[in-house]
Amino acid sequence: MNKGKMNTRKSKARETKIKIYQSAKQLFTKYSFDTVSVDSIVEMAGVSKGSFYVHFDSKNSLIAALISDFVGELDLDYKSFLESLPANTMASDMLLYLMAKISDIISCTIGYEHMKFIYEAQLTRTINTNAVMSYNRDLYKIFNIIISKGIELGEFKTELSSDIISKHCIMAIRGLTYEWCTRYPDFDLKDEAQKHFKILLTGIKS
Amino acid sequence: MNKGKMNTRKSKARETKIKIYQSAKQLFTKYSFDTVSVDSIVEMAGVSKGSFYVHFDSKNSLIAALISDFVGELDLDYKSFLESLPANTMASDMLLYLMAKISDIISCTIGYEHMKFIYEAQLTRTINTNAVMSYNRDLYKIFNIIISKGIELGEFKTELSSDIISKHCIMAIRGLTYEWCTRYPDFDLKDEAQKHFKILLTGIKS
DNA sequence: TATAGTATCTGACTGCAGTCATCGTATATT
DNA sequence: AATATACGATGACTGCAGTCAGATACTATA
Repeated sequence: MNKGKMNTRKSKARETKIKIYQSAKQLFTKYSFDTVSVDSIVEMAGVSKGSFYVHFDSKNSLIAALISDFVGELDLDYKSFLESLPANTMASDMLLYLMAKISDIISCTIGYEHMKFIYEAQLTRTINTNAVMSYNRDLYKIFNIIISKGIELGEFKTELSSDIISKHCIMAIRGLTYEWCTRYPDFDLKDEAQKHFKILLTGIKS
Repeated sequence: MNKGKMNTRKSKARETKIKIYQSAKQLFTKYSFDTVSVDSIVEMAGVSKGSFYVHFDSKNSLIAALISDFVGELDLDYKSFLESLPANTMASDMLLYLMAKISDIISCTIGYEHMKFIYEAQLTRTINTNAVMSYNRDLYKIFNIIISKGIELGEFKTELSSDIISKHCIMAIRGLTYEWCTRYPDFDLKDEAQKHFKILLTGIKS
């Protein structure tokens, strides 16, 4: 039974994990993901390489944790963003404003290298990007709310459910973001996203 | 001046390159990209590891060459495909048929693993995917032709140029394909592509 | 308190991509 | 034909991610 305290041991383990995490954070702030080796991280943290793999599944897993926390630190209060808009704002305009905000966050706050890493990571599936995905799920919910309202008020057609439309919108964001990552810096995410969503929106308006 | 013949040497070098290429092709047919090592390729080819890097920039570069050739082998005669359609087919229907064909080629002929590799490769930029991109450029031209016709005949609105619309269509394909790669096998590319393009098309119809 | 159990830590080790100094020889130059 | 050049081949070597058998010491149980 391990319902006991395990205090000394657990807190030491926690310390070790934090030491690794913080060292990695410092190094990644200064150098790119590729140039920082696990060896350099554990050296800086003053622990063994084995310890690293006790606390993290892989180097990528640690990076994913860093990015997740970084994204989590952004207080993306979408609801308050939407509430800040006039109540009579049309749903299609709301989507365009939201898209503009998302574009800004992706290109300015999250940044090119992190975004590229997340997109790569999702293809290789070697790591768990759930936290970032739950961030996307929030986005998904927000889309759903706006689109539902748009359908209710007769602004959007009723053929497709708000669920399905949201899915298509998020898929479009992925296409835009992917394109941005591959064409960076010769691709204005915000501008292209606005253009693209205007076409999409025309497609779902009644 | 090296305008001379260089026969013996050049043909031997060519032979070496082909030996490496063919060995790799055989191994990749049987095993995944990750599990086949450069060492195993050169062992099978009966050459040294150094030779590998005389003829190919990297393992990924060789894979890219294989994929390019593979894609090139497909005689994607889009023009004949389009010509096989009744002359009075509407542009929007043409786009849907074309999209169906592209979906089939991606999911059946090219396949999940290759497609994922190409998408990854474009993000990491360590290799030259131009050949595959020129394949996309063909696609782009075809889209342009159909959309121009649609605009000319008054089926599509004239606000946006066929050029820009083509770009958005191809970006949508990227989003769909990316989604397919990350959700495989729980995502029906053909089906989702049809749905998505129906929305997009409504957005550009006059 | 003595003993068993186990969470954490360790670092030498493996496997793999990619490098480089060096070699041999076909080709170019004299 | 003699010499110089450079192309192509070589394999030991480097650097890095990830592994594993064994050591250490904290905690639970008798």
